[in-house]
Amino acid sequence: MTTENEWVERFPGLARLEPSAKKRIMAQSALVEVPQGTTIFGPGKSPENMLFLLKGTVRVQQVSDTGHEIVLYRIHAGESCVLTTACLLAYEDYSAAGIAETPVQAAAIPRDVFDDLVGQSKSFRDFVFAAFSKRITDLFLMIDEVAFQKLDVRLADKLIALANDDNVVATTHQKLSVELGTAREVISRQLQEFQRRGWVEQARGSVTLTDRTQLARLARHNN
Amino acid sequence: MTTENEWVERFPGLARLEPSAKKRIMAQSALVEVPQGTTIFGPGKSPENMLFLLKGTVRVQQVSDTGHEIVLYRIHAGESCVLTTACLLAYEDYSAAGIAETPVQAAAIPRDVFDDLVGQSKSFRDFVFAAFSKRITDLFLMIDEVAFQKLDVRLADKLIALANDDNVVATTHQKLSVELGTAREVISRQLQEFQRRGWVEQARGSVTLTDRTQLARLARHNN
DNA sequence: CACGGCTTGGTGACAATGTCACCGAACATT
DNA sequence: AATGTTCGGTGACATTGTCACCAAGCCGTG
Repeated sequence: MTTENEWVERFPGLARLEPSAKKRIMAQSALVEVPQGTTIFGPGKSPENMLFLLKGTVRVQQVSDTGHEIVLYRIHAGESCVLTTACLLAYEDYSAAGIAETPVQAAAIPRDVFDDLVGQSKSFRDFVFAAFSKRITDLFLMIDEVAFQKLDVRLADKLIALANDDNVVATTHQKLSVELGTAREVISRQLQEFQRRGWVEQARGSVTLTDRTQLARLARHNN
Repeated sequence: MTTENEWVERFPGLARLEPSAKKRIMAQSALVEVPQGTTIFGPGKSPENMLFLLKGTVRVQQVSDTGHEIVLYRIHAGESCVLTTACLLAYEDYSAAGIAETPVQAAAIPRDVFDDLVGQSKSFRDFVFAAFSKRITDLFLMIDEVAFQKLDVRLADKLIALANDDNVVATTHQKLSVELGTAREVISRQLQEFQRRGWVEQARGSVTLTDRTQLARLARHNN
């Protein structure tokens, strides 16, 4: 049935692929559904297949040997786990893990098919290199933020990024602290300050942005 | 003259390349010498060629929009600038720069030759992906350190990494602070503490490690 | 050599963030 | 209702970052 296999057409980075490559991908990939919360890859769990996300998001985070955690990035629909997978295959002793943050629908292609495609299709190559490049520049940016950005700015930024359409962020202080790689107490204090300024309201397990404009202004660190 | 062109044979990641790919590389690459201090790539300076380092090191660092600087990594002989180059080509507005830290000797291959090689040679592909993977896992590690590691540990680590065979680190406090993405004053204080403990001695523009063992013990954060 | 400018490093006060120990309120389960 | 767990609050303190300033060494020039 073509309806199920046409995912390549709807995949932003791959729609422009050569017909032969498309045919190859569709023939050799399998659609998989992954329940929310599943660890897709991680220490001692290197997957055989490389995933192309059709729906949902995968959170990639890391546990330091000091016991601290930090969220590195997310993989969204239209992106692929390829690079992360490849990295963790190459350097086994790594403590980064990919977790399905929502129910995930993905196309899985085997490692050797992936390699063939890279060899045969210029478009596929471009897609893969673009993904690598984006990842690396994003990591540069993240290092910059972790090292130099004030916490209030980073928190404001993250709140805006995580808020849904109703301006609600449904998460705990603990989880926010992992997003930023800081301590729960620090988040609590900062949110209190935001609340004092009338920018947010708090409830157990959720933060409501009441003045998104001010938060955005801080996040852009104008002021 | 073969002597000049045989660099591929001595290049760790490429020595096992298919003969045809080797021939291609040698035919289409040019040896270049870059004087120390040259900015090889950076904001507003994307190079046409991709470099394979034969001698010397390239330091990749970043200037934050807050004016802070941090060293991201170094590219040593036997490695290639490919990925960094690729990244900065793709996302132009980036503030990372590659600087020849020593006089550098490198082989330059044009972008399209690089792309062809990736397509045609499995070995070359493996080399490129391995480089990407290493870089990304290293960046993960760096994020972890910047976010969670104490400064004394990081400084001890860096001192050991930068010391020459005579246990001398020829650099200023200012430069050390850029290595770690911190402030000069912080480095000064920490070095004073190391000196008080008898682990280092200081002179203007240089630090001598007098007890490498203790420094290493701290760096491995046993204690 | 004397002068002045630049680089390097030192210092103290203070702000921001991280760490630790502990507490109480809200929630879930039974 | 009793209990255990999760979530968030609090104060004391340690570490790191920021700022303003100073002093000593270095390097040119006249």
